[in-house]
Amino acid sequence: MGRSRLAEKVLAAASELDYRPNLAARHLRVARSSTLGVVFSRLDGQSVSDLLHGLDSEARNRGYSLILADAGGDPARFAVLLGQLEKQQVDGLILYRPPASIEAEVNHLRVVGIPVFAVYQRPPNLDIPLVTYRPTRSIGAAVDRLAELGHRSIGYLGSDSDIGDFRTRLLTEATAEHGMTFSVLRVEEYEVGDFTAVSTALSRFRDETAVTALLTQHHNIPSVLGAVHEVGQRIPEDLSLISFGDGPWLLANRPQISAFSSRAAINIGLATVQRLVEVIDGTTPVDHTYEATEAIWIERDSVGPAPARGLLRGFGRILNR
Amino acid sequence: MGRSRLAEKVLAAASELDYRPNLAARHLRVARSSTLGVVFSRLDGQSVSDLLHGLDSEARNRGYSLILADAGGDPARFAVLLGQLEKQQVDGLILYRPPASIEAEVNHLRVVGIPVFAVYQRPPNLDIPLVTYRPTRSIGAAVDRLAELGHRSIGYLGSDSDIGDFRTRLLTEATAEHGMTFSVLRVEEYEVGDFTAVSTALSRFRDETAVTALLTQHHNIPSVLGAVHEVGQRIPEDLSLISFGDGPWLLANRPQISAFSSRAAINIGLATVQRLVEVIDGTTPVDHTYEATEAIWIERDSVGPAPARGLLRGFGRILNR
DNA sequence: TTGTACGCGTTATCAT
DNA sequence: ATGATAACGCGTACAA
Repeated sequence: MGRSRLAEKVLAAASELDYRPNLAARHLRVARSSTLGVVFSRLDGQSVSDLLHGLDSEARNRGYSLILADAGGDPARFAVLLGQLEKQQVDGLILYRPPASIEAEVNHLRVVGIPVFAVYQRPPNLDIPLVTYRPTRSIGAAVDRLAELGHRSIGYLGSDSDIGDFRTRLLTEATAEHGMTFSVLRVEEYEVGDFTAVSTALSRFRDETAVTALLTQHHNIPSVLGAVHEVGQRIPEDLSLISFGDGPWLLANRPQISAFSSRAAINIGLATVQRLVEVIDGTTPVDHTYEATEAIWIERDSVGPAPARGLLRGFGRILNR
Repeated sequence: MGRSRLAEKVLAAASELDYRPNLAARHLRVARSSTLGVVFSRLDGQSVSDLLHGLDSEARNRGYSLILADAGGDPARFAVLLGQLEKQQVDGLILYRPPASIEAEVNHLRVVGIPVFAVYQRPPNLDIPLVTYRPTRSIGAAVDRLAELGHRSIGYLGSDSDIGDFRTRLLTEATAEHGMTFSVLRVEEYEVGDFTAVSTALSRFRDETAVTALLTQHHNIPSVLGAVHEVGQRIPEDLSLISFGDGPWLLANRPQISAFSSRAAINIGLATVQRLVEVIDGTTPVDHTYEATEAIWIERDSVGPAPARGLLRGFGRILNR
């Protein structure tokens, strides 16, 4: 890239006077803020770190920066934050686990012309593009393996925003192929570190069907472990456990916890910013769903042969105290 | 706050035309961006989530928003990010675990007049305000307890940025009172999930002094657990373990891991933004260190009686492979 | 009290 | 190719 003679002089003068372009003036002139808002329903540990890493690095590469907003688990606040970010004239929005209740705000954003993307999950009522990974094969592999180990009934534990997404759909299909029972267990949003909500939820399995293998999001794993320990059961002898999303804690635990790798998280961050920026620049039409990457199924010690009886002993105690 | 008759009409008209103030124009005019940059040396799990939550909520309360930047573990990139954020005209900067190598950039920022705060830790060569918690009493309590349990030699495991801060100082003082040996063990920055760096570091204890209790930052805990498991040792029988910073994973682990509570993290986020904004507004002179809150020492099962011999068996094996 | 005009720093356009 | 000028929308200062 040969610089012209003139350009040389300009650059020299610029560094001489240490000229710094004024971003605010530029933004005013071009009517774009080069800023992406990213809104979290809750900042929860590992998955968030990985995702943010991917988002941030790709955004900076493309000359955008990230404005963070955290609803702290409160759906109402999520809506408020969307309003604030609109005022801040972000060029685009990325929503992490958005609650279904923000439909009105999302529609408003569509009217104003601010592109909105969801990552990982999208409530059924929100008609916005979603970037996520494609765990078809890995979920297939995991279910195959569970079948091979004699599991006949598996469960998925999740809160509102988790349920009804592709995971449950894929699990439904995969288990059907093996003639297995698949149950979805809804757990209320709970305070991080509070095991009782999850204990309560798990106890319900007793009334429904004797689940011998449980899948859940990474951030729920500590609570599940706590709940299982609390009633003196063991993994994988009493229950096989699999995490959506990987992280160092899964390896540190004994037994090590099986996972669908969330190295995906970084790629999802990357892909999200990439798509979003393309939409902002108007170079690409909007798609409804983007699949960033295939997840990897990692078998570890938390998956073992199905126990004779399901997850039933003990949890009643918790409920009755 | 009674609104004047005129104000009423203005507001009515405003909402009628759905007038939206243009932030860029305002920023240009007032020469402030109402934006705080927060730079992470690495986004690592739980501690980051808690901190960001505190930072974000307080920043929004005060009309600021957070621009995120992540160095992903690369000190050189940290410096670059500081440059970028300066160009983005952030009104202030918050640095999480800043590397010592950014001294030049920090000095430059001082010249340009952008206030810079560190949270949690501050390398000795960086003369910037620090907001952190005050673990004096809790560290005292922990060391008292370890002494009571017969521990004579305790260690602190940390990477560059951790060492030389208040933790090591306080530990030095507290252990001295009991006539205990205190060793600081430096571990290179390592990839998350890679246990070998920590294994290697731990093995050095063998040549130095037989440590029976180990303290380290929360994000190092998985690696320590992995390393200890790898050589077939057990906690707390072979080694007592204490985490700086709490989180759900510590409770999920068996044995549960003792910690200095990082509910502090949220408060630290709060206090940081508070102080920083005061400095930006010029209402307060800058202090060198702010103590946001006292940490709480939580004893759990990972702390037990000192074993007869220290941490020596097994780690040699790791080194020689 | 109400109105008017200017300047913030940049980019885009128009005339040279 | 180069130089001059207008406009982005807001806050403020000064005039009426």
